[in-house]
Amino acid sequence: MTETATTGRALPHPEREQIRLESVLHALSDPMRLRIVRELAAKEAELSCSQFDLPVTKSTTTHHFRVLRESGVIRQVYRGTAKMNGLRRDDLEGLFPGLLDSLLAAADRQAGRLGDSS
Amino acid sequence: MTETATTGRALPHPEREQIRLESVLHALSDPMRLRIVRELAAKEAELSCSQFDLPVTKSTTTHHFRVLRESGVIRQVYRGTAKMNGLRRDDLEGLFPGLLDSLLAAADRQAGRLGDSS
DNA sequence: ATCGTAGTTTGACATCTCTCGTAGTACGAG
DNA sequence: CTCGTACTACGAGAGATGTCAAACTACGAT
Repeated sequence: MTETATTGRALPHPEREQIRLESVLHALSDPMRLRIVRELAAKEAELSCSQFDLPVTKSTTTHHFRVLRESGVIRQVYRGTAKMNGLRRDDLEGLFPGLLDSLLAAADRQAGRLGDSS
Repeated sequence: MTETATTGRALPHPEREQIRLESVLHALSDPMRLRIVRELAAKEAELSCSQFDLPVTKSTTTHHFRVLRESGVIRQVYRGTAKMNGLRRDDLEGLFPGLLDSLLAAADRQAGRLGDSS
């Protein structure tokens, strides 16, 4: 087939109402995860885990993506052998209007201030 | 005297430029600390540590206030035997415009949604 | 000088977190 | 069916975190 279908069993995600602010903040308080989220927001598209070039091993990468998923920040779905990741913009906006944008803006600002790469 | 002067040696605070978003988010990702910050924001004034009625011991309280101070979220100053705490609104606003308000609004919203006390 | 209040310090403990390496599973391509 | 790729699972280790209790310090009031 030319169309890549969604395969594999579904991954556990918290419902919108179950997302807790503390968990979201905790998820974003790790530099690696904040970086992932910023990249995801910048590309404005679903990305597979392997498209991120993180300075950690694959198992650590898996760990970080799971934390992001379980906290409700991203949604993950298998597509073939790849696992696609997307920001849960709508859910977060519904729960905490303006928060995600403020956070991303803050991260951008800090990256600029510190001459951070990306 | 009737005026209560600032006493004791100064406590170490990060400069505005040294405040890191990750540290702020980490500081706020703890329920007890988020609660402290919300109370501080609500009262819109400096409060002594003892005015908070937290369900933890005094040493734990000390610990949480220190995390908040060292991350740059609050400013602490001794006044007599009391230690006054104030949100670093200006510094945070200068670094990350709109972020603190978004966070506080998000916390309020969640508290309302969950029928949280306070 | 004494006392009480406010907060700190230290040490301990259970738990969590980030990281890794190795071995394993799931899927598409051939 | 076999192979390679993408990701997971399972330990394991070093370090951070939240919590407490007990002993301590600093200050104001009397």
